[in-house]
Amino acid sequence: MDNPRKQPTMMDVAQLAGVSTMTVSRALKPNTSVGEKTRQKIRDAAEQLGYVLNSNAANFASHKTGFVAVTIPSINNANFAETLTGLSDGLIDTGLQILLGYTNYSKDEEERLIEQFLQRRPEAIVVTGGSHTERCRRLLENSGVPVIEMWDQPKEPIDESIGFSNADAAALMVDHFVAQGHTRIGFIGGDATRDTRGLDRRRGFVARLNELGLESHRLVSAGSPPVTMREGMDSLVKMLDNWPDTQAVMCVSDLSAFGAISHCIRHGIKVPDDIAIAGFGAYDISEVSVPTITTVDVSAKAIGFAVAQKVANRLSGNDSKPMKFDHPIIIARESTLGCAK
Amino acid sequence: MDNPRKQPTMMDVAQLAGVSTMTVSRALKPNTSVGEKTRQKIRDAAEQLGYVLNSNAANFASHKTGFVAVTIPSINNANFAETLTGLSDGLIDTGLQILLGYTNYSKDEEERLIEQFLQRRPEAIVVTGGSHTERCRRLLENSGVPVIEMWDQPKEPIDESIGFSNADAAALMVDHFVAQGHTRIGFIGGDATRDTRGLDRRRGFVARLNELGLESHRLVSAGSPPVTMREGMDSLVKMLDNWPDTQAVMCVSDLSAFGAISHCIRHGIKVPDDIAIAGFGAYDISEVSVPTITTVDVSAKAIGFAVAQKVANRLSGNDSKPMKFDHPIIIARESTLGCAK
DNA sequence: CGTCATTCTGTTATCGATAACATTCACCCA
DNA sequence: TGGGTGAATGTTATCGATAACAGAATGACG
Repeated sequence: MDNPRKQPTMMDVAQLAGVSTMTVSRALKPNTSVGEKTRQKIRDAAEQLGYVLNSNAANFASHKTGFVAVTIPSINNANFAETLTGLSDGLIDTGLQILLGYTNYSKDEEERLIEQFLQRRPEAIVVTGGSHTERCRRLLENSGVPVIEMWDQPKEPIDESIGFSNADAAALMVDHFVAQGHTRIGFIGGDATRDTRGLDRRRGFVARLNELGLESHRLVSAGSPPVTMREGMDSLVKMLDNWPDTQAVMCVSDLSAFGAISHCIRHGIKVPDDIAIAGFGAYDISEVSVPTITTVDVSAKAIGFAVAQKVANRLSGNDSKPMKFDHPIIIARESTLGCAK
Repeated sequence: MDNPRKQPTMMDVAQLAGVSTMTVSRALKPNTSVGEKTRQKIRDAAEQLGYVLNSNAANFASHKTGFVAVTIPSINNANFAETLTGLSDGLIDTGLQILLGYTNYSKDEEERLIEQFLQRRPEAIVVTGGSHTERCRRLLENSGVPVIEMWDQPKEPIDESIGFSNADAAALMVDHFVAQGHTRIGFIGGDATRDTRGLDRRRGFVARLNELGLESHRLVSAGSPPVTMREGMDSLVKMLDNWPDTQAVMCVSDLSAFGAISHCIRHGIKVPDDIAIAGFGAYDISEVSVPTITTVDVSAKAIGFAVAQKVANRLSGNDSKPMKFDHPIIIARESTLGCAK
């Protein structure tokens, strides 16, 4: 009789339950004034018909989509994955749904994604980093919804930012090396123009060395982001080829640090006795490998969680309490401390 | 005059350009018959007003959402992240948008996510694994859209599946160990009821040992998924405590294998001379660490890409060509081959 | 028993686009 | 020159829910 493939609508439920669609609409939401008997009757009718709310229609009618658009450089990066997990966990009982896109470290791709996402009318937008194409920035500014830039501290945020200074974090590591007595210190990675966070780290590294009156030319490129373990390996070879007397090396991430250390182990170079090596990001690997790896903990998951709270607060109107999360800290481990067995 | 915060609609564009909304609608899509002059006029008007298409309204009117719902156990797992990358890449010029949810290895959470996603009226649904709650299975069956179960080969797929047999893959590794002359072989992980793929691997492992007439009791639990490097470490300790004469160990993933190997290195146990250790999943780490780690390559990214193609084909109607991708293969490396320096 | 406050339910208009069909227009060829 | 053809554009109805307001039912209380 009826088209069997057609899904039931609220009207069908209303008819079966003998009420109006408006009552059905209310009955299926919490915190609405519907008689308990009526509500149960409607629930039963919905169950019987296999009714599933059509969010699209609901969004359209109410002008609320429940979407939060999120862009990250890469899914396949433990740091961003952790942030995303924190974000996701923080949003879980807000009913908000993440629209995820990854930019592959490209600003053009970011622009494309944002443009696409805006059509879905998200209620908030979260982007990674504070550097965007001009057009992308304009789109975000005109979006009319909260925009959060995370993993960075842009000088002129579009709206709000939740992150840390990558440059300052790198400077911390320089200080750590210097405290260990090193003066000839190199940096691996962070050269690609696409990886703005890597660039910031490198910039902070160089700046701090200069401040301390140390030479800052030991910089090795590691290819385009994301920098892999293997590239870390290759980069260390270049570092030692060019500057064999290098005492310490900071890598743009723990992954490249692990690659660099693996090269050393394989070729009988002792870490940290012959050369100290540190990473960035506090990946799992850095606390398990032999030697364990000195790194910078940036609280990736906490960033995501803070962003989620911020978004929730902004949308609910009570955006009073300022978001707080820990600043990056050095986790000193065997790879720079000279107690490796 | 007009509410300044209100975004322009197609009607506004139509009025400015002096055409009907229908013409605007067509002009903003490719492959539609609109005069070139008109199209340009409309483009200009849209640009001038800062018009952004309202996908919600469009979806609602056309009954097409462009959503593909995807659930994975964890974002923070390189294998699934790769699959997601492949999936995402494969969908990039289909205009389809992924709705991502992670189940945290819980079937109940999966059910909750699916229920939520169905309200968005996705055009296809992709889930990880072939094991679901009864209700979840029913929801998927009644969804009326293509359902793809990936990373597994369920005996009775809901609709279609794209994956491999985790049990068979584990059996391959047993054969590899046996070929190396080992007979006392253990397995770490895969015991948690939530990790169905881990369970399958363990099951396949035990089955193959039994087939070969070897003992199959060396099984160590590694806690709930995801199994971390540290848990791999702890599990190896238990393994050697219980069965000190174990010659070879298969771990449920490369991460736990790396943890186990790290424990060995730290305590002077030679890998593979004293004990051979293998992982699963062909993570980056397995080809960089010292020793490099024997593993099973399951083509995680290719799975995602194949799923994307399958989805695209199903939706476009020409679902002729069967999807193919490589079966899991053993990548034999130093950790089991006895050539580690 | 009547009045008022409160809770519950219904009515009507509407969100912004697209589908389906109708129409106009330009151009070609017999 | 008339009819045919196909491209370009317009008209009308509609998707499925919710907002806003209106009305009915219920119960408390003097």
